[in-house]
Amino acid sequence: MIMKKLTLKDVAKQLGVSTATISNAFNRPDQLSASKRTEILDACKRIGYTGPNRAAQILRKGQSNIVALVLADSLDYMVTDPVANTFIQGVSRVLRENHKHLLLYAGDSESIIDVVDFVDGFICYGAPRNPDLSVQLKQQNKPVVTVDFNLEGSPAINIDNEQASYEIAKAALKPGDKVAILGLRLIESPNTCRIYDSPLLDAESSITHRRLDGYFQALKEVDIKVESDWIWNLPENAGMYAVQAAKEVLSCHPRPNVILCMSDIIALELLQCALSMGIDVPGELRITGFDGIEEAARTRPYMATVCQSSVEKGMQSARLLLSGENKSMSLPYEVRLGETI
Amino acid sequence: MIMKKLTLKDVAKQLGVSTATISNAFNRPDQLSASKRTEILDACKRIGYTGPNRAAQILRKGQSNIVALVLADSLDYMVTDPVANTFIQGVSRVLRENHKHLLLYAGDSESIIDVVDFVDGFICYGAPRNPDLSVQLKQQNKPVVTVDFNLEGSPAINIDNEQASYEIAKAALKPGDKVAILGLRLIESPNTCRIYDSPLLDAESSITHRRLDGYFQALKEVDIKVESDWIWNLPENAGMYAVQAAKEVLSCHPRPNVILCMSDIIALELLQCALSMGIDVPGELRITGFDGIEEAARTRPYMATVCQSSVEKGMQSARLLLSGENKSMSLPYEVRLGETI
DNA sequence: CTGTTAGCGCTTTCAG
DNA sequence: CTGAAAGCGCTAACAG
Repeated sequence: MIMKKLTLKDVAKQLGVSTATISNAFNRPDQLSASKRTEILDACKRIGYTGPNRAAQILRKGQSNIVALVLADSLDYMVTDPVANTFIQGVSRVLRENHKHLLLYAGDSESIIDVVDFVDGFICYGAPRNPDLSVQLKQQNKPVVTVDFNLEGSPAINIDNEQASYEIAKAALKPGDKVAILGLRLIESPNTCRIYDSPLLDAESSITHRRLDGYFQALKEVDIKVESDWIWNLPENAGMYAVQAAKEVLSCHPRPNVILCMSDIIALELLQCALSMGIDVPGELRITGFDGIEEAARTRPYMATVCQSSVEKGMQSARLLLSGENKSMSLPYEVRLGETI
Repeated sequence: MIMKKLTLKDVAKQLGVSTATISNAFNRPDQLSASKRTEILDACKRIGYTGPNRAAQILRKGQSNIVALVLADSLDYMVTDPVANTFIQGVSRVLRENHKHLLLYAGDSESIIDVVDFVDGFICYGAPRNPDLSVQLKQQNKPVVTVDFNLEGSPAINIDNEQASYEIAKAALKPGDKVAILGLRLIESPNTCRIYDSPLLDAESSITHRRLDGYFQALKEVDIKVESDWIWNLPENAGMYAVQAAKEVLSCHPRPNVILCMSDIIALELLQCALSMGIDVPGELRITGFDGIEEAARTRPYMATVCQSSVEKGMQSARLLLSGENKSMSLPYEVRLGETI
């Protein structure tokens, strides 16, 4: 039996009360007697009215209980990235507790106008690939929380990428090492390649440039130079690019004996590649990662890396958004020495 | 400069035309001259009107361009599961092409009434942990596509789990083997445990019971019996439970020399555990997985498993939903023998 | 504590 | 091709 969906008005008529009373029964318990309320709610359940239409509520109240999570790039890349999906996990946990829903939004979308009118706010994870989004986000007035980058006027959540990178590099390096760096989104390029003297992408605000700064600081202290033809750029944190870079760097003559990787995904592919070439790690080659994803603890030898809690980041950013406060915060990290250095 | 958001009415007044004309300029190009249209659109851009309010459009048109992806369990579990997130990747790719947005919905939510009024349809990935959702999904009239399970009246996408499991087990087994099974969601239990004679959960519709059927068929053909105290149940496809089960099964005396795992996550943790105990794989212990996640190809030895394309599944299910057709389909899989059997 | 009413911002017939 | 007007279904102020 298919029947037309009941409206609040229909129900009010059927029960012989006003529409306001029905509405109040669902939304504002304090506006009517408890007995009347349960009476109405029971009657609604009986006749099959599940409550006010959400689309109408969204328009009327200007609130949808939907939070948009703007990811740095297309969902295609982001959703399978263990760092990103652990972050999403954290966000979803807090949203759930607060009866909010999660809309995933790609950072390479054309604009946010598709959703800005109805979502309750934005969590922005990494600088969106399409820079227009940052501008639009600044111009609209729904609350925004940014993570791993900054947007004027909005609270941000970060870790100290520079200091963390400095520490892991410092732990890995010895005087006289031959060092290469496998970096991420350092220059504008759709391909895996060495950076040479390409113009740097977003050099002040991007976290990967902070990591680079940290590496350089450590390198300087042990008096090692890394030329720009020994710094690779990966366009995305994906296995495919990592394999390409790993093969390139491992086939250099002379070969580096330390490789600093800006993510665990990169480091893991490099490790896998090195082992299958019969290279001894860490004897002939030391490797460091970044992020502390789970798989990095499952390899043998297990990875030296910087562990940051993406779950915690996700939870904090969701809490921050829901609280409405404008307080940026820096989260802790932990350097894990592992067996690869 | 913060200003009140413009409405279509405001704009109509400012430009000295009727509201319908503005609306048509944005939504129905055929309803007015091309020149008038561009004139209006330009004017809108100039005065900062980005188009009709989406919340109002949703109410009025009954269409939001949002698709809800109902996952089997809480997002907490699902989003970091490589099988699930590869599926999400496929879905998102197709939605993107069609300018639809993705709302993630937990399968352990109380109900779908929070969103049913405004989403355009549901993709349901695995039987929702809360069985009420299945009922509600059946009762409402937005389009639904199910994946890895069936819902009366809605098209479904599956692979032949029983046949696939039969094949991988058949490849792994030799007469006289001592076999254990690490299963998934076979019984109702929040813990890792042996199933003994607990009542089976959802035995007709669940894919993991189909996998069990496939294993048993293969076992029967080589005349091997597996008692219910050598069948483990994991409540979720998560590393934590897998480690528990791996330790339990590997500390049995006598120890099984073949372990059939219902997912790669389980198989990988088992492998890792076995290797760290000094057990030779596949010499002393053969292992099979299921799913064909990427990490299963990166281990040494690399995993024998059933590869199914979750991306493809995701893409097909999104296409199916958007097409509105009611055609169920079965997708192919591939048995990869690997080095663990 | 209950009922009436004016919109939220838009789309879409229907006359002109 | 354009404009006037009736809602989509609901909420919240206000009067009773």
